[in-house]
Amino acid sequence: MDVRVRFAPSPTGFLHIGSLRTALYNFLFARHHGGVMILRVEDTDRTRLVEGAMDEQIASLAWAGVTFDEGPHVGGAYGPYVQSERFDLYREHAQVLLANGTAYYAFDTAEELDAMRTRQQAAGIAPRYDRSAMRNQFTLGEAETQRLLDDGAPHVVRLLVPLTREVRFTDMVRGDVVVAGREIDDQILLKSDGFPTYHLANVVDDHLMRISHVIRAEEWLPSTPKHVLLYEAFGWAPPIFAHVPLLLNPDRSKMSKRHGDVMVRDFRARGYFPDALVNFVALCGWNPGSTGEFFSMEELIQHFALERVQKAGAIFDYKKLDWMNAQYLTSKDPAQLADVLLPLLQERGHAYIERDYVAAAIKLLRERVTFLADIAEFGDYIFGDTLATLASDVAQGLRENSALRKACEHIRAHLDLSSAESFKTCASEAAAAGGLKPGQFMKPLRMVLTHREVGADLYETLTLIGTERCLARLDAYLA
RNA sequence: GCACCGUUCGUCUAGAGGUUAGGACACCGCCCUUUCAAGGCGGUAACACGGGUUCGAGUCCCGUACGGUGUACCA
Repeated sequence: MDVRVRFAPSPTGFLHIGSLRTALYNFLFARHHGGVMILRVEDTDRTRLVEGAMDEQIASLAWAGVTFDEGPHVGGAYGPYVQSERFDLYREHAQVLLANGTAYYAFDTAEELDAMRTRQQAAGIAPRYDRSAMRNQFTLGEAETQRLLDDGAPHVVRLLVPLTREVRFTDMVRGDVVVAGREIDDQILLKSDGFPTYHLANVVDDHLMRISHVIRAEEWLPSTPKHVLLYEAFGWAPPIFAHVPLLLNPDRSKMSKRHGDVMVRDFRARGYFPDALVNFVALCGWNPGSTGEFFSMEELIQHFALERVQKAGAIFDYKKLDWMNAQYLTSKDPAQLADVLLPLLQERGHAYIERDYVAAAIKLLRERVTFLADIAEFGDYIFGDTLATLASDVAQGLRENSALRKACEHIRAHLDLSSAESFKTCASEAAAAGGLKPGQFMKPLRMVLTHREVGADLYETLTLIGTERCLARLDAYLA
């Protein structure tokens, strides 16, 4: 079978991290099987459109490495790939169902439907369209229906759900699913504005675009029986379904803001590497069956299988994501990281930002931070000579520490960075000159030279900064 | 309420009838060490519950509980 999958977002906002994962699974599945990845824009709700949303989503996807073979931005043989441009198609297909008796006209107003639902809830029954009591083709009769249609009365087209049978389908993640027909609502297919609902457009397009596998989030599972019915009504073979589990908040509800960032652009802005994010998110709900934790996109493609997708939702663990990002940070090429960090250092007005120098600094500091950009702040004493401002009591303590001053005077005169050994020796001698043990001297010395309590190995740090700048800082302290 | 789906350490998960229930994050301890990390080593910690089936059940079946999703002229 030719594998053709699609990611079908609505352009109503930024790309959600959960959507990224759904898109990613589609992408991995397509690539694994040498299939085709399609982007289809589901913009049938005219009231929720957001300007620029689709471009943002495509950009976020591209940033993460998820690309498409067909779509509005790349073309393809099954277009157009924007549903609002396929308007006539849905009308025609609705007509087919109307003609073969699997759909019908209904004329109820929003108020009437509200009243119906209120009544049903009061009576303790499930809110569903009451075909025999509302204003539709069946209750009104053929002549009246035709008259209303001719008059241009507002109407919708509904799916005629068979009440007495079961609808069943096999889901690649969940197995066999069976739902009784009487539990399924007579879904609106065509809205009164002439636009299709998701259900109609989705089924028509999936068929016309020859989609082989529908891989989407679990929230769609309850409406899948309607879709199966629709395929039957058209006389089409349904695609294979795979409903992937949701990404969850710590309280196990569907992942949302309130608990943290959820938009891909947020993660990007915070400094996560796209490959780290993809690696992490791929492993939220899927695993390759081995104990490895790190997978490049190529490796994910190689190992991905729907059969190994989890059934239960996964709580999004920001801490583990941070860990993963830090792991990627320590494994990437310092020179390339330098290219990324450089503009940031420039923005901060730093003076010592020669590429090799920055790369060396990254190598020195990256094991101590989560994000590349952290290094700009964490290592400011390397990139510039303006040291962080110390709290006044700390500064005073340093200044008035006579033992430290003596030790610093000594090391000012004898600083030797020619080797780790020589530095150790001169530091020990300096400590002794101030009446300090070496261990008591190193930390204050670091404070004097970097204005920070923590950092990389002091000898390596000072070597990078260079003797000259170190001496200048000692002078500044001693002045 | 009803329908559907789900339930292994706090979290992500391995496990396809016989395992000392494994790994990763987090947490704790030790080592390393001039700090903080990183790294190494070790530790705490789980099969929701109840019935079956079976010589044997985390694994199969049923029920219960709990949770999630859906229940729109939104997707």
